[in-house]
Parts: sequence; C-alpha cells; structure tokens
Amino acid sequence: MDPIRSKRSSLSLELCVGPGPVDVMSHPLPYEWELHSSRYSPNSTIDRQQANKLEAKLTKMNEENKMLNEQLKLYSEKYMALKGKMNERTNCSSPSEDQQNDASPSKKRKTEKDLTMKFNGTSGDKPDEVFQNDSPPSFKSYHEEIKPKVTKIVMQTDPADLSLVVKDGYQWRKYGQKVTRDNPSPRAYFRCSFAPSCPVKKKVQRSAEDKSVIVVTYEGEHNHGHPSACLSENRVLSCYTANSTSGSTITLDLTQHDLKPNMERACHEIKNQEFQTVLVKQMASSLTKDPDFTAALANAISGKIFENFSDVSLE
DNA sequence: CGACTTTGACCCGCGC
DNA sequence: GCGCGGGTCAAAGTCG
Repeated sequence: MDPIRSKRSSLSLELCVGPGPVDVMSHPLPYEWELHSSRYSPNSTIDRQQANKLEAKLTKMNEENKMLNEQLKLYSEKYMALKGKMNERTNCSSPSEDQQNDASPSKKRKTEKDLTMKFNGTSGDKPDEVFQNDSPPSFKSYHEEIKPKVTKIVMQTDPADLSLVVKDGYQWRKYGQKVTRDNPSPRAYFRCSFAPSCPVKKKVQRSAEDKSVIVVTYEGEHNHGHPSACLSENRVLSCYTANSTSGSTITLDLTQHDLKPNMERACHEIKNQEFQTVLVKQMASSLTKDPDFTAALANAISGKIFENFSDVSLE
C-alpha cells in the first residue's frame, strides 16, 4: 500500500491549483459534509418532524450542490474551450496553420511576420475581427500582452545522473538539444505531448556552476488537466510548481533516483501545520487572483441566490 | 508499428 | 551584410 496515499493528512491537498480544468465532482462542497455529520435523536415526534425537515432541507441542499457542481463544471469547460482557442490563435508554429499559409518547407518559421502583416492588414486578407474597430496593435504589443507564463524551477539531482529527464507528471516530447555558449552542458528542449494543441514548452539544462543542479524553465500554460491528477505524488509536485509562478524560483531536491522518498518527505512537510497554513493561504490567493475563476464562481453563486430568492417569494 | 529520441541543418533575431 | 547564438525542424534511428 502506498504510504503517501494511505496516510492522507486531515487537510485535503487534492485541490488542483494551476492550469487545467477543476474536477468539481471530486471536490464536494461543504453541504455534503454537513449531511454526514448532522446528528439527531428520533425519539419524540417533534424530533422526528424536525429531523424530517432537516433531511428535506439537506436533500434540497444536496440537489443545489449538484447543480452548482454542474454549473462550475460547465464554466470550467467553457473556460478551457476559450483558453484552447486563444492558444490556437497565439500558437503560430502549429503545423496546420503552417500548411495553410505556406506549403514550402524552405519558408518555415515566417509565421510571426505573417501575423504582423495580418495585424497591419497588409496581407491582402481581412484583418482579424478583434482588431477591426480600433487601429490594430503592433505584433510586439500584442505579443507582450499574451506573453507566455515563464516558470523557472531549480532542482537538486544526482550529479552522476547525466539524463535531462525531469519527472513532473506531464508527458513531454524532446524536440531538440543544443550546447549553449555560456554553459558546457547541453540544453534540452521539450514540448508537452499530452495534448496536441498544448503550447507549453520546457527547457532543461544543468547549471554551469553546479552540475548537480538542474534548471527547468517552463513556458506557457497547459490547456489541459494534469495527466496523472489522481496520483498524489504528482499533486504534491503541482502544489510546489503552482507557487512558482510570477517569476519566483522553486528548489526541489531530487538527489535520489526514485521520487517516492522525496515525495514522502514532502508529504511529511505538508503535515506540518505551519506549512499547511501557508500552503492553503497561497492556494486560496492564487485562486482568488484568477479573475476567470472568481467571475465563474460569483456567477454560479449569484445565480443560485436569485433562484433561492424566487423560491422564497413563491412560498 | 507507433511513439519517442537524436542530431545535423536550417531559420531568425541581434549586434557589429 | 555578415557572423554568432538560440531555437526549431525533420529525417533517421531506437525502443517497447
């Protein structure tokens, strides 16, 4: 039996922070907890009536809970669909687009120029609908606005292990390796291969100063959930990486070949109450900072409030 | 046989 | 314009 899975702390850390759809069905709202913890003694008829009322109320709440879950799921799906479209637009190097624009292999990687021409309306085609009203922004300013999120992670590994493979739970496809000028160690380039349209790239290179240190640079955000989201090990990892946005650097000690002992240690740290508090605060802040999440939540809640108001007024 | 890795060639931006 | 360096492509090789 996996010690990590069997020894779950009282604090649920299965909250999927970071990019990807939130599996709302697997994270029940507090209503269900109240149902399980409510106690009553059905001795007297009054108690029984009260109990029946309470049960009816709780059943209603459960139904509402289910509806809210469904609404949240719907919003998550819509959000992911929009995000996917956005990524498709920004991902200039997608093969289908290249094929459409230019079939000649010698003219590859001219998509940025093509895009600039499109924005300026010089390609002969109609400029993108979005920019029709106002003067079209330059490609540079457009690119700055949608600059992919860059996350840098520093990991401690075994210096004897020369592989540049980093197990972060996602599926990566290596598409290149290069020796850079400032570092004798080669830099490996990876693309997320879990979803064909996923724009996330990863660069892995050993530190020039310390060969035991691996620097992983993630570019962009996954437009899909974590492929192994059910594995607690990877959830712990995603908790770590979720805190690494906004330019800060995270250090992971992966000195041992097997991840499990490190993850066990990480889980032990998580059990530490101070760590839990900080983690929960960071998770909450990262969620509340996401305008899409708050908007979707506010929408769902306000919708239910209005429904309840109309229910009450009808009674 | 499909998915993945390797690796040389190519493209492109930038500084001179 | 030229050279350099980082990033990407794609054919060939490898692996399960």
